[in-house]
Amino acid sequence: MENRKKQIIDLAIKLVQQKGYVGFSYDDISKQLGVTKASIHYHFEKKEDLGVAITERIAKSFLQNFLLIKKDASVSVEEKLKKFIQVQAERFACTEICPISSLQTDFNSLPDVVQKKIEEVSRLELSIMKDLIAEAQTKGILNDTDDIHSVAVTILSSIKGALLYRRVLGDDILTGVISQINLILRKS
Amino acid sequence: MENRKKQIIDLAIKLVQQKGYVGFSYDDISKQLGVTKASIHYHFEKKEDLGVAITERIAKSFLQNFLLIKKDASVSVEEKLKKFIQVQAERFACTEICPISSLQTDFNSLPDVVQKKIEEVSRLELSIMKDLIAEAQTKGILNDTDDIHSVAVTILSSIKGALLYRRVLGDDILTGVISQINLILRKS
DNA sequence: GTCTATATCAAGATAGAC
DNA sequence: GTCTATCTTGATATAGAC
Repeated sequence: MENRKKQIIDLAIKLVQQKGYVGFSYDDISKQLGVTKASIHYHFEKKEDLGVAITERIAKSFLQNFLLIKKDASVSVEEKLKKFIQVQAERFACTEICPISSLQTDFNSLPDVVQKKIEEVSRLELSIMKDLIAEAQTKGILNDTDDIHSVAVTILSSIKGALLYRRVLGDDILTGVISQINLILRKS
Repeated sequence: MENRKKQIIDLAIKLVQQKGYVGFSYDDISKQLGVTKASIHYHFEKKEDLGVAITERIAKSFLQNFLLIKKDASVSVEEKLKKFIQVQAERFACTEICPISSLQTDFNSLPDVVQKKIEEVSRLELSIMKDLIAEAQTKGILNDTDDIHSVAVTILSSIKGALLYRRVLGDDILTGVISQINLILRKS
């Protein structure tokens, strides 16, 4: 069944967030799903294939998330931006980091195809953040001195970095970053 | 010779930056140093021991770096802060990330002793950043609405996150973050 | 589609010679 | 302090039965 395939991918993403691409194994997956390693290999012959599936799912759910917020006409553009940032920051459990960050860290150990996928997803993430900021920018939410690229990369980078620190030092880090981001967006 | 020991630690840190703690092996080290694996095991019986040595060296060089800047009476506190941030961001090659970030990502796979060390180093890093900002704060470099903790964690997180993106997308990311940090610090 | 069994390989680690 | 040799374990991967 194709449901098992989905189940494997979902679990694999969790494992990437917890242990990294290099750190997780087919054994981890098979044990948690109560099947054998060979069974996982049936669905994804090589780890590389699973790696590609992982990145594709990440991109897909990221994009869905964005479109959902983007199309919602009931909230202002400022609210959309803040909501998107909130969701990005809070969709993970306290000891989980962003799967994209995890794969960026393991970048040099990834198979070529997965490297290319990660590059794509990273670009996608950045362009989506820029799109939201550009829309809010027309409403004068930013300083004239701020430029869209700098603000976008800083918001993304600081959230991702904060998730790394949070894993080790606890929740204070992320809340500090969120409140600072809100300051950046508030003054105009 | 104790020089070999130092050589191993230095190389191990580079490898952590490039491939992560889980991803690098005694084989990598031995090959690059032109000795056997057994020889590396003589200096660091277990990988765990090397892990501890790595984190201790990271903390030491970080602290030295800080004290060097801190004690320098020839520059203003604002300049000290900016210089420290600059150094943090630019001490690595373009495809290398911060070794602390790398170890934070692999946190769940680290031996207990190394986990504790990483926690220490992370705290140290944060407290040093706060110290510098607090000193600059007295000079009115920050808004009243900014608080030291938020600014400190945002600066650190955004630099670390930017290094992850830079590895994949190139230098634009880091320069964008640096210029945005300077904006945060400039308005008062 | 899932299983058992097994091949292959790399990694961490140890024993003992030089 | 470095070597050769070897052990153990865990991981990716494949073959073939059910």
